[in-house]
Amino acid sequence: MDEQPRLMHSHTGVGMAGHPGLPQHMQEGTGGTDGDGRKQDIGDILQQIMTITDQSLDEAQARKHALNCHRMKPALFNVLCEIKEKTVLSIRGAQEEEPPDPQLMRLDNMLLAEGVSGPEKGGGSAAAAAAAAASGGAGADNSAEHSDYRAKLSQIRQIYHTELEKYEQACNEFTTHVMNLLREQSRTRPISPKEIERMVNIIHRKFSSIQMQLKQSTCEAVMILRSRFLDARRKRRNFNKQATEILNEYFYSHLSNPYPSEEAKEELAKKCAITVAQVSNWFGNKRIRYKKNIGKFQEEANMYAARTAVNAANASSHGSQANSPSTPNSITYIAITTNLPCYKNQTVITIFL
DNA sequence: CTCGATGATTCAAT
DNA sequence: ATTGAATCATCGAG
Repeated sequence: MDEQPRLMHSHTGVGMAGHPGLPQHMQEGTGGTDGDGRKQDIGDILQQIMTITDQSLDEAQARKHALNCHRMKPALFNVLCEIKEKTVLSIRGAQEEEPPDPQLMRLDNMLLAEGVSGPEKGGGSAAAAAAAAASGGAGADNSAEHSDYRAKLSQIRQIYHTELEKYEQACNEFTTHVMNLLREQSRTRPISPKEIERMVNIIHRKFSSIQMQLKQSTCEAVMILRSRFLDARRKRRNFNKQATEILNEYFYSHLSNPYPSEEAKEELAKKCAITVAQVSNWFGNKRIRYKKNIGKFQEEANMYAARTAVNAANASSHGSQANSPSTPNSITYIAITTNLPCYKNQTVITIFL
């Protein structure tokens, strides 16, 4: 029963002579000086409000207008607002101030890290391509790939931003629309500023959940783009014929121990214009595939064995006879194959002999 | 489009 | 760290 000053929003017309607009039960103690006439007024107004629905439309409209213009109207309206605010406030309250969504934070961080949501750097793909071109030279292929990646990324970025802007705009439009509507309605029903604020919050929350979806799908797109460009399997290129021949030559001439040393790998890498890692891959693949199906590689083995034999023969007796590499004589075969302890399986040797 | 060849990756064993 | 084995993803011929 503690009676605080009730009408915080001290609208004009209410401040005079206590609170003449208040209903009786809220009025006690505040001095009833010349209150009887006012009470009569209030009673009349309330009566009119209660009966307004019984009247015809035109009559009600006219009465409504009259009530709207009544000098007591602002005061009554404020009281209603206050009551409503109090009751509404007690209903909700706990649901405010949700913590920042960790999922949303993750998405934001990733978009920032990928350069999708952050400040545009270097003017996008054009600059990237220019930089790549400028660096030029040896890494031309690599930088071409890179600029392609950058171009696609900036495409995603652009879509993301336009969509985001669209949502933002739609959100603002909708918010102002609703606020106008509420302001309009506030002339005929009590709507507190807090209520408007709450409504705006609801709208923003809805729109931010849409934005979250946008962020999610943008992240997915970036992930796909990344995996496409980072997974080297996707940009596999066969080695050129010469490189393959060099590698095969080494492999078949070291068939007893086809494990090139680090130095040998470097040498081969240099000759083939590939990396040492690629040489290692190649030998790894070759060993396992050869072992798996020696029969299949027999022809190849013969060819390279013959070739190295011919080369060796040529080296020893410098071209005294014009021997064709494609048809070496059988003596050379035997010489080579007996030099090859080979793998576990000795099929190659038996065939040759 | 199919299918074998091939370079790269992954993972367990050493 | 290196290797073997399985697997993936693409190439390229038919």
